[in-house]
Amino acid sequence: MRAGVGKRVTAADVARSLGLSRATVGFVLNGTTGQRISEATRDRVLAEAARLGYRPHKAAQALRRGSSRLVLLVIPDWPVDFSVSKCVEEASHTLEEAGYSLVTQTHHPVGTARPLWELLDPEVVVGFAPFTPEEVAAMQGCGITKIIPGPEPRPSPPDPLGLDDGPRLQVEHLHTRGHQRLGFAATTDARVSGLVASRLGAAREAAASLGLPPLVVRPVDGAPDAAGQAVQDWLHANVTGVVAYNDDSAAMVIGAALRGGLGVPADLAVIGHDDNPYTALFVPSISSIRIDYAGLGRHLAALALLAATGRPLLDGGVDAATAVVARESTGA
Amino acid sequence: MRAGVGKRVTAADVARSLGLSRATVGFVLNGTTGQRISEATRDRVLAEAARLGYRPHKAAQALRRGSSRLVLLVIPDWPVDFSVSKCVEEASHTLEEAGYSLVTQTHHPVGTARPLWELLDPEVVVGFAPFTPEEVAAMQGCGITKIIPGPEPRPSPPDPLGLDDGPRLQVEHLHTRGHQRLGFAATTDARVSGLVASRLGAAREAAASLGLPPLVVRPVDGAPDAAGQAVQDWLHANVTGVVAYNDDSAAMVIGAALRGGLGVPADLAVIGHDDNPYTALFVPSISSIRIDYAGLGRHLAALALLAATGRPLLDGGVDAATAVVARESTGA
DNA sequence: CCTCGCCACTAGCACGTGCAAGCGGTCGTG
DNA sequence: CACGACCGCTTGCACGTGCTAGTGGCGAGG
Repeated sequence: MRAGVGKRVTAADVARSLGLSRATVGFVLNGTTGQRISEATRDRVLAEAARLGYRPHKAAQALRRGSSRLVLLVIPDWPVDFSVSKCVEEASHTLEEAGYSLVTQTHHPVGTARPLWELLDPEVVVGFAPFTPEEVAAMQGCGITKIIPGPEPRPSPPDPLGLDDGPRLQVEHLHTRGHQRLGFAATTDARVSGLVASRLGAAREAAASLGLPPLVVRPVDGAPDAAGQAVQDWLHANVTGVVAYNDDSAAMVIGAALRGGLGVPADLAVIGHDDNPYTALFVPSISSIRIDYAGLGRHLAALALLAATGRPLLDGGVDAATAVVARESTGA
Repeated sequence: MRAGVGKRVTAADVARSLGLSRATVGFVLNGTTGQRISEATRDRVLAEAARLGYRPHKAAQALRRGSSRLVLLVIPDWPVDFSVSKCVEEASHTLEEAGYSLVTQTHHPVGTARPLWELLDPEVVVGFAPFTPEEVAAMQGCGITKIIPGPEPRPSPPDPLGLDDGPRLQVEHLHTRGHQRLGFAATTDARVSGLVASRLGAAREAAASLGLPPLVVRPVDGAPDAAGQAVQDWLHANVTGVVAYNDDSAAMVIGAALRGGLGVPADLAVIGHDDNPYTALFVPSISSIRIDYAGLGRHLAALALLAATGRPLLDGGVDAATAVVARESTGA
């Protein structure tokens, strides 16, 4: 027996329907500690609330308690949403268990739309990539103090998201397949320059620790036939295996190699990163790095909750399931 | 001179600081009609509000006026976010000019996270794809009545988003290139079955109106080597051109053809849909359909505003810029 | 001089919720 | 039987805003 359409069921409705006070209903529904409510009353309240289809009015809750219990996740304008969505789903679920909710916003640096943090006033803003000083200032101007990653140049725990494992696995995979001289296919896309640098750094470290010669780094986009030039350079440097920044870069390398009459992986082995779904569709299919996005989501949620409540949450960690997906482009 | 961090500046603060009543401040800041406020007072209020850094408390506004001025855009779990983001940006901008804000949610049918419409109570929920009856019921249970597309089987204006143009252009493109017997590459993904049916229907209409024989429809995923089988079937049916549901389907067809020793486009021409960025990376590169996502965004925003306010908004339309992007897979 | 209307503004309610404080009844204890 | 402890519940305030009804002052008209 739901109330008429358009009329919201309030806690007062539940109370009135039971002949109780609104406070009692509130105590039951919030499980307020320090209040004594008999089991019988509790059950009656819960049953009646369910029967009437009561839903707390979030705006009123936010107003009263002064906090929206909202976490805003700002996703950069990367073309990797296929994986991010899994991450978001998991983070959302984790936050929900703690009474928080996740709202995502894909952020356009050039965008004109007003950022969501101005109107949702979330308790925490989490970004996949660090925010610019201007953005941080804008958030602080809205009263938002909990920002992840923090404004410091380098996050306190280096690589808190455990994303440095991928490049290491790329290098080790090619090394295991017998490749000694490796190239790195970079993108010139300014939006992800930080991420490129991070992955390149990790790849360099991995190569060094395996005793391999320095990586031959080449951009594969930006200029016309940049990928073709990169492939030429790698051939001259006797490079036989290429670590690509991501799957798009890998695809560009493979495309240039094929168009140049080379065999992949026979003449040049290539491994991408992110395990974008289309990697399996290519000819040859593209080896890549699968990331534990679910774990990453849980990790982000834990970070956000820590910031919001001050209480740490047990966090399963993220980097356990980062793994190589071997396909044809490296000889699978 | 901003108030101390953590303390919100309210309209009452502005009023107190000027020795005015809170109502006066409210009238000025809302531009309430039917109230007489002297120019001098108005200026003083605006200046003081700016000086103190006043930001209206959205939760309080939503509580008081009973409407969140929020539009929730539910994006299905499609891997097309590259284009959706442009659409969202544009819709967001259009809505903003009308005082509304856009929040997006990528929706997972199997997801366990509670949908955002339960906690943001948006005025309008807009979906790229029609909602299931269960979803519609869930929304109505939360008091949300304005849902786009509506629950009726077929939206009142057929194809309100103007998305039927793409398949027509695909068919016409192949026809122009001399192909008579066409195939249609479908996906078995249940999440997009409605969209597949819609695109297939449009393609069939286009083929019929050109006097072409019926489309040979085959799924290209779901079963192992479904794409390979589809290619075989098309060959036997003398099909030389394939209209793919989207770029992924196109890639699967091309992959299967290449692995079967066929030439693309020499033996089989293929055109995708959505102009996914990776279509340019394939070998051969994949012809596709570019959609005017910016226009689509404006159109969606206009629909949402119409539902929210009842007043129609002038709408530039969407289908003008849907266009073929000719690449190698159809002989460019 | 009184009244009426207008101007510019104020008092105050309502939205739905969370929670501190209080209050009547019952039970155990001296 | 008196008294305090405690249980179970209610009264009532506060959050910040939008807006209706009203209010005092003042000039104009009769």
